[in-house]
Amino acid sequence: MTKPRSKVRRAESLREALEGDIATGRYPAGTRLDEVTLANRFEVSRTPIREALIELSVAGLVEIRPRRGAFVREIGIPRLIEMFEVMAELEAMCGRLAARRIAPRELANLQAAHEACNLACEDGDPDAYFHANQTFHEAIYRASHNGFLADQARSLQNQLKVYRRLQLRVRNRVAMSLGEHQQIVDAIARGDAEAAADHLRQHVLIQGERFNDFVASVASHREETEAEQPLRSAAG
Amino acid sequence: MTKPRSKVRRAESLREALEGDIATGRYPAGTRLDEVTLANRFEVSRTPIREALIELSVAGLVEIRPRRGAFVREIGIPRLIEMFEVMAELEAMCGRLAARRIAPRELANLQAAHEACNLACEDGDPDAYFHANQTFHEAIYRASHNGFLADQARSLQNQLKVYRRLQLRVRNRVAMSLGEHQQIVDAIARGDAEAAADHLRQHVLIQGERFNDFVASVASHREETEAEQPLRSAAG
DNA sequence: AATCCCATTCTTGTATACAAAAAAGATTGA
DNA sequence: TCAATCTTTTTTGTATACAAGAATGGGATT
Repeated sequence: MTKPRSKVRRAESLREALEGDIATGRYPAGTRLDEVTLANRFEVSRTPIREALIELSVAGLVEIRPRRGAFVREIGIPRLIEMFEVMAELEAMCGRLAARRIAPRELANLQAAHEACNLACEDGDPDAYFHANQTFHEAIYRASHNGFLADQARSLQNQLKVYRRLQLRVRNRVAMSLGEHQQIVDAIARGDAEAAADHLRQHVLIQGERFNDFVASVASHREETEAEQPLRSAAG
Repeated sequence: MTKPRSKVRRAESLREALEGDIATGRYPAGTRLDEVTLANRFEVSRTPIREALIELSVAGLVEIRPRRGAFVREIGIPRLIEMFEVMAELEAMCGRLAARRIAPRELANLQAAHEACNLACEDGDPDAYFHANQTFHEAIYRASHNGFLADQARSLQNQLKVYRRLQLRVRNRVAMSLGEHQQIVDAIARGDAEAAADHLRQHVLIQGERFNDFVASVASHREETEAEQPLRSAAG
């Protein structure tokens, strides 16, 4: 058995597995998620698969078209920009609250996470940086001392994961990101709420813009061959 | 036939129905939502009921405890405060964007919605005001021209619906609310993004505080008889 | 009388069966 | 050869059946 750990609620682990498969690009945007195929793959019946797909659809990762099936959500560029806009504001809010409320131990965690980012950057490993970066932001979410806000931020970050990851491939982005992190840490450390909010907002908005550049370059290169299918090839 | 309209996807209409029942207090916080009971009530099998409950759990209205069942989420005061904190920021963001982006027709809609609130206030009908108020805020969501943000705001408003409604019972709250609306409309009309954001933020935060007052008075009155069960009696 | 343990019952979680809608394919006509 | 319609097949949505965990109640023991 591959997964003997989970006694109950198979749909939960299925959801996580599918979430991962979508994030890693195993199922690119637009892919049809066939219930029986998935059921065979995970060796369960259609029932828990359906439940997992429903969860993913409410979470926004999947779109269920009635009587048509479930598809990995194709997020068009306009909506993606909207999502980055919201993400920037949520992160800014986390930063503002964190600057006011962070505990010494949490600040130590944040600085440690920042250090980890530094190391990953020096190693030149974008994947390692991606994970360290997630930990860094998670530390800020926690330090906001607003559990609901943290949940919202995590959920949205999860939806944007694929695109944030792509964006790290952009030239010089990792080094830039690191510098922004430094400013964020400093602002939070000295309790400057508005500076923390501003730096975080910019940090995320820049990601959105850089991503936009990236997509634009891919799109213009692609226009010669394909019709305009938002992001299909970008995510694959 | 009670509901012949919906051809497909019974789970969707079930979710909406349950959402309504939770919002109106038919199922107060903490209530156990028994699958077979619901199945009998809606004259369907357990399958679509389960799917609806799963949707509600992801949306945050219901908590599913594995092998124990689904319960109407008991939102404790601390989390409720957190939620109002986030709601305030989302609405502020809607206002900021709306002030920059609103179209003449949308502004007319907003002013019309404000007028409707005025009328409901003069009639002294809190329920009518509640609905007019929702339309007012919806107009701002739309005017933000950020569909994703609007979705998030609606979703959170839906979760807070019960408590916002309660809060309108507080003395003088409706008249106060109306005055705040006027300031919001003015700020948006003259394109003052920061003023719109600030007024909306305050508008929501005050709701949270007033609600807090309300709960506090109920709670202190209750402490004499019951143990501290967050909000059970407040929602019933 | 109170407590602990076992059996029964109830409820959830999963599998399977069935119905209806949509997609695919074939056949017929122009 | 192409198009349109009818038929077949596939796939979703729902109902039902079954298994296992949790709750409940009764009986035995102290």
